[in-house]
Amino acid sequence: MKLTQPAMTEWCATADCSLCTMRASVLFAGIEPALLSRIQHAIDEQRMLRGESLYHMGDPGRAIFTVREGLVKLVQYLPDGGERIVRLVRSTDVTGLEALLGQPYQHDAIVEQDSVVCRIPVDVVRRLELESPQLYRELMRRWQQALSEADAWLTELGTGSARQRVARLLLRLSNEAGDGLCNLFSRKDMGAMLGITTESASRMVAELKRAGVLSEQAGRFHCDRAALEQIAAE
Amino acid sequence: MKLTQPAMTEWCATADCSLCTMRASVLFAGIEPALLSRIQHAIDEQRMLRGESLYHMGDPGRAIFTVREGLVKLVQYLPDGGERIVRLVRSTDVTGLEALLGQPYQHDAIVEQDSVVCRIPVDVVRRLELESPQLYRELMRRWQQALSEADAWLTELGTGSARQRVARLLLRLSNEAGDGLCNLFSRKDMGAMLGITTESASRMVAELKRAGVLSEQAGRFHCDRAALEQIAAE
DNA sequence: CCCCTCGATTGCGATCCGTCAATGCGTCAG
DNA sequence: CTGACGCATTGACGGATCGCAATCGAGGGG
Repeated sequence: MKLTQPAMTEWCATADCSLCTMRASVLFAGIEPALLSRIQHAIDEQRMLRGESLYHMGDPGRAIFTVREGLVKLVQYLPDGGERIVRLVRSTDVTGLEALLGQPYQHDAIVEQDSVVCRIPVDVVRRLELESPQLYRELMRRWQQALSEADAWLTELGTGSARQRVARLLLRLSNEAGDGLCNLFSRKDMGAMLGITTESASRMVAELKRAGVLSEQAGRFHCDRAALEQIAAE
Repeated sequence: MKLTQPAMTEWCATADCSLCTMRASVLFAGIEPALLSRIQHAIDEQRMLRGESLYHMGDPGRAIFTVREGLVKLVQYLPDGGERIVRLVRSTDVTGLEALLGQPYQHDAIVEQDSVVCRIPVDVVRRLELESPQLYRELMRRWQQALSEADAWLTELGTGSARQRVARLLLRLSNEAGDGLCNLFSRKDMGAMLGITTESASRMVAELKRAGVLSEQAGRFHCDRAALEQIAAE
């Protein structure tokens, strides 16, 4: 029997944030190591597999999450059951910030590629806030980053033909690595990100492959970014 | 000759925030009146007319803005010249928050309905921050509200048929007033909000009018919200 | 008072996209 | 090994949307 709902993740306290290898780029950047070591046992680090979820829409928000490795998708649902991926959360990103305002989570946060995630209880953030105004700045930065991303999705991925949208998505996904490589996504997820059907996403990807703009290598896409930009700009 | 670019607004310092009639619901809610009166001359209140802009995309961010009355649209542009409205800013909302992080503005902020707007220089916010952590909370709340709005636009207004999108937009716009009234929007703006063409927006609106679901009264839309919800849910 | 411009509306044809369905492939459990 | 299942791909078809153009009406300027 296969689990349709992956097993509940057990969070175990093992993280020492003052030793975190990502401290420079992470939420707690700029915070005194002395402060951090005081809360080390409250923060859990967890390896999570594709399909598991960090939290569910509507759940009371008791923690925020930092992604150390991997990729997490934020999903919202339409009344008719359709789903829409509204954002991707990747290394050094934070999600679930609404918990800090006492609000329930606004999305399902589902692991898209196997990940390592830190879970930071809301009260820990509150305690740190009191002693470190620097943390406010970091939080605001994360919020703004998420907002900027959301706006870009609206303009870039929510406008134009299906072919343009797929091209723009691939450009975004292959952006970080300069070599035009990006991890694989299912056609269903691509459709949910772009507001088109799975079939349309499949057709466009297959078409780009036939045109030589896109290829699959060792479980990754390889993109001809110049050609994609041509298509994206119409 | 008609001005295509509305005249530059002159900001003049006239606001006394400690006497502000909206203090309870505004960014400075919860801040000591004594603190507020110290910065009253740094904050300007300005009446602005449709078509004027608060700021432009790419400009260095030196102030944030609170809308007291009216409505402002945030616009982003595609490489091909197309434009997309990514958010609406209305009474008690704040926009231009990216300025607090030293970033340039990410949108054109254009007055959609005649407005009264307060301009708050970034350094004023910085000074207040130091003495009032309560302000951080308010700022985070605004950021989260913008983010939540952006996500809702992605899922509700970026998915489904043109008819569904128009119905959902009208439901959102007529939401605040329980009487189903909402201010008019041009078809061009509706299209830019929904990611459809002006003509499609026009066709859907005209169609809804003919169906008796929508009517224009004294420069406003009157919506049959029940019927719209029926259409929105498919 | 007339002309001009802008926005809304509508028609029409071409194209795109969604829907339904069939097929093939790979994985996993038994 | 075999069957079940999920996912990608492809085809066919019809309806939806786009792009272009023409018309109409309101409002401002000359």
